Amino acid sequence: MKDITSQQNKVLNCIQVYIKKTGFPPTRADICKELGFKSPNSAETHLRALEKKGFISIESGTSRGISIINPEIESVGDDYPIIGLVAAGSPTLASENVEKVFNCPPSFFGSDFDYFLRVRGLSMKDAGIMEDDLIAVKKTQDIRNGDIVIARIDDEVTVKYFHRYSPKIVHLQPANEDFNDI
Amino acid sequence: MKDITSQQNKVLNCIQVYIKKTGFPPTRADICKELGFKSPNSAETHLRALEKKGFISIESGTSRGISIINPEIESVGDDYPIIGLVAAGSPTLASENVEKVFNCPPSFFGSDFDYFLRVRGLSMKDAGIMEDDLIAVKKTQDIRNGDIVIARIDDEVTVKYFHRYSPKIVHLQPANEDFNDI
DNA sequence: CATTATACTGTATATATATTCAGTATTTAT
DNA sequence: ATAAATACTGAATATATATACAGTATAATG
Repeated sequence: MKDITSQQNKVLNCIQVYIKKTGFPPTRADICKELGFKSPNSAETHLRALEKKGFISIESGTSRGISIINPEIESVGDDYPIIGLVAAGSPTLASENVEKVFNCPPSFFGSDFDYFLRVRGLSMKDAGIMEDDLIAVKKTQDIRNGDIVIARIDDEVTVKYFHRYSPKIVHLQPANEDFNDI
Repeated sequence: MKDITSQQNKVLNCIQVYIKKTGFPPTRADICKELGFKSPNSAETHLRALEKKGFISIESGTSRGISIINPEIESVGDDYPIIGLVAAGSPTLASENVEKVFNCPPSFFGSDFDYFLRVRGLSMKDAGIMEDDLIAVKKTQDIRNGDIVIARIDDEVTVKYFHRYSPKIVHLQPANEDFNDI
């Protein structure tokens, strides 16, 4: 993918915003109106440049025949499954538990993660995790004191602060004053 | 939502498939070609019926001005523009300020929102909002005390807690002990 | 230094497209 | 029984739109 100039990037953004707002691509005149150009040929030449560089495709002889070639969906984002908190057993990536899959840039949450988990209950209320929130979960063996973990106790899956006091004694603390420690 | 007839459903599907394939909605003639109609008015009347029943909206006088109203989108999310904090003036959806557009399910943040804003500075550090974070912003007139708001003071745009003590006195409090209230 | 790419204004035009009007026929409500 | 909605064909037309042509100017490139 070749370099994009500042102006061409504005045009590309303009097209995407226009599609989001209206549901269909803009005309040359629409782009001019949005970006303050006074000649439709200004938009035309930018569109040609964007097509040449592979950012859009233009259907010749077709009104509003602009389509975005590499939407963020393919280029930046990955697919992450959303998993409901199951009553029994640990949450797995098995398809049965997947609510749906959605696309999100990996960088969006700072660090990488494996899947999303939907929260039931309010035990982590004071940490800003509410009912029906989605939390980004990373599978790891590397647990540190103070981390927030997904814990399975018998058949119940919960979200708790993690504190290990000795190799065999683990303290799970909910972030809600109404709940007791375990 | 009223009932849809078999033929109207075919037209609706045709539109969705066409958009998925090409990136833009079909013309009346395109629909005729797809479904074997011989008069553009066949498509026209179906479109009017679909509009009347609330399945689509039609932009008058606009080529390909069809948009699906309640998209049963298998496509995962909507596109949201990311807007950089501009030095002067309020952040707007004007294309000049859009960094890029990315795709995210509307339900992901619990409530709906309009766009993302990139954070500069650390004034909201203690609320978990850090430099370069993206925050989901909703444009509204309905502001309550304790809400986090985007405030424009002279030419500076900042993120603060909002507290209104009297109709003319507003208290803007940063969530970082190192900063002073305004 | 010539060439190419970028970034525009301004005008013109062929055609792509929405949209109206005139019909025909069948089915569904009131 | 009469109106209204559905489901089309076929033709006509105003205009929305892409696109070519003629310029101007600046920056980058080789």
